[in-house]
Amino acid sequence: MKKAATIRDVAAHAGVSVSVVSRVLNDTGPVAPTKRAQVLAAIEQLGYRPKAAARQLSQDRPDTIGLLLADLANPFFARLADRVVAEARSRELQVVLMTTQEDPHLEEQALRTLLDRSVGGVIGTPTGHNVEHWEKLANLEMPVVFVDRAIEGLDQVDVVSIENAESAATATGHLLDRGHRRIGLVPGPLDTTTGIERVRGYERALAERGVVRDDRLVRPVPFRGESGADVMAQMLALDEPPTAVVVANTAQVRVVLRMLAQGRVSIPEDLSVVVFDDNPWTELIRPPLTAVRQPIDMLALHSVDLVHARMRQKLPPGPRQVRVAAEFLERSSTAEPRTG
Amino acid sequence: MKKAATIRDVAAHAGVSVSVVSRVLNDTGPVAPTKRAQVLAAIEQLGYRPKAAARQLSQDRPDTIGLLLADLANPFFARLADRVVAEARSRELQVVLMTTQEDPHLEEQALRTLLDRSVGGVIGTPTGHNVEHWEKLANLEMPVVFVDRAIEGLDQVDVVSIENAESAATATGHLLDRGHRRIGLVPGPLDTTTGIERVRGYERALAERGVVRDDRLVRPVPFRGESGADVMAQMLALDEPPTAVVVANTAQVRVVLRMLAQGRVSIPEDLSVVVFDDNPWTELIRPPLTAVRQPIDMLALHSVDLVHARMRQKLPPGPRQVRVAAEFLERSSTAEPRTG
DNA sequence: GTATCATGTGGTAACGGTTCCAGTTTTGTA
DNA sequence: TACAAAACTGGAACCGTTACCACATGATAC
Repeated sequence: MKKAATIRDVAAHAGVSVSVVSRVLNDTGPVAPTKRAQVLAAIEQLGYRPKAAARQLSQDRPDTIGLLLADLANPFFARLADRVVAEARSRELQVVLMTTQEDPHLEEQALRTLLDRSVGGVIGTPTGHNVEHWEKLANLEMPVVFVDRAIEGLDQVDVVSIENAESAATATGHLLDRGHRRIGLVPGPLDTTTGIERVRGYERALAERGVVRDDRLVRPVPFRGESGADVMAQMLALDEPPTAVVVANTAQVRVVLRMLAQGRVSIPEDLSVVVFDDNPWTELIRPPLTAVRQPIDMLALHSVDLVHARMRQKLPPGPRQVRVAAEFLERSSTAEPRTG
Repeated sequence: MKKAATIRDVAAHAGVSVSVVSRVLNDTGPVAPTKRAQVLAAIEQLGYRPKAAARQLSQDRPDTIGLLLADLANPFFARLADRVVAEARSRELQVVLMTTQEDPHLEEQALRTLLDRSVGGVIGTPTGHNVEHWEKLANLEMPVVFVDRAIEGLDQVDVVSIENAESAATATGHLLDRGHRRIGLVPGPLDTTTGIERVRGYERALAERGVVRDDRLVRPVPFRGESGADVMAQMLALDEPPTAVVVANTAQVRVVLRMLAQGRVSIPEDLSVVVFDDNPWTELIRPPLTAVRQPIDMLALHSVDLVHARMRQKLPPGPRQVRVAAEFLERSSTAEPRTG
């Protein structure tokens, strides 16, 4: 790579000192109109672009945030990434992307790297482990925002998520109102708030209608892997199988659906299905799925907003919790249970 | 953010000079075993991590690559991003992510930023415009790798893509062999190599079997937007509509499928369909789609390999073209044309 | 016993910016 | 017209690291 022009080259070319150039660059301090013009001309002529690394080194706050997502192959996170990148751009922030693949070890490694790069903040979907590492980051006063999920007990970081309990309650209620009494639930792991809250909402809906909860119908599964298919199969093999299921683990939706398709389970005749996370493919599936749509753009907006504000120290110290409402979309995968 | 330990702190703490610390850090030059141990201990104790910005400033080659993708909401690019990040990690490279949304203006802006950040290289899916900007990057001797698509005429950059012509020929041949004679083609824009090559393959298959090409059945559409639906509708409205279609614009597959679903076109009875790009959702759709599967992991592997090698100057100057074979997957969306 | 050599070691100039500070102008006001 | 205040300017220290160089050593070869 050829060596690019430095600020000193510009200064020399414009016949001023580096201080002046720096000042026109950052609009920090006074500069005479004529000199400003000269500098601008020199910059243009030399094609000068200030070097991010150098700038960062001399006490400027970093303009980069880390985005640590579970798994980009999952459309939910992919679209989240898309929106985060867009929001970041509009605030002139760069995004360094990393993925955990739901692996605590990879997550730890990523956290370490993020620290090295001295990013200005991190937006992430924690695996649920590595509590102490996240804590360390936060204690270093690096802005951390959890999005979509959080870690129970780690309450010094900001969290942006949907109203999980309410959404689960709505989904469950919808099925109950249609006459279902045995409703399966496949939530995320119970060491993440997502899992806990969705179970809570499910239970509330049941309780409100006086339906007794059957433990065998609530089967939390890790975000990663194929276990969604297994627990689904197990539920269907029960003496009294569920007539409906809420798949409340965003990451496992696909796996569960595949299992149902392979198992020749007719939807909604044999089983009513509600899934968390709507995406463009949902409507291409037969039948179109009743879904809880997470407003991904809102999640992205608030996450970026939060880190950005923290980086600029524009926010009072206490942790913030932003919850956005999710939309319940009734399509054709839910119906009344088969009688008899 | 509290100030972190610097290399000088470590040096002081270990009772050596900074040079020694730097040497054990990078394994560049001799260090006595005892001192090395002391330094390591000091590092451990102080929780010291070298600062990436400072390191980069003093002539170390950057350890960051830019990934400039079209659109993360598209599963193809999302999975590509996923693999690229993974491959990069295994080479200790960081990835700065940007998206163009297929907008040349955003692309230009992104290229500019990438230059500032002085990333060590760029992997990208060009929109087809901004030729001169890409050229500038390449001329600055910054490693640039186009993946999936390239720009016709810009042949100083490396390209990693699938065997587009062959794949299109296979897909078309498959339909021809089943008796189809009027086969629609929806390729990408003709200022990208992807579009051109896929048309070429389509034409070759036709020619080999002595079928005359009908211009009205080849309808290139931009990657972005909804035009895929329009051209599909137009084709179906012809006096002699096609009995089969090859959707060879990866980005428009979803749009076209949605249009067909809404238009109550039965697949494969009314229309046989082959799509470019297979993804996990394809098999959940009724009927499962016959598809050309792009080996995304291979695309990622070679792209990262190439930039990495270029960054380390491990490659002779000339541009490299890597083409990987795509897999043709016959499923249930193709059949013989309806007779009469 | 001296010349040669590999091995350790520390000092210090870069790298490319920002920022503080002390000067020098210009402007404003009495 | 004098003098304080404001506007402008450039010098130089600094950010945290690497790389080069000069200088000790102690060992080996003649």
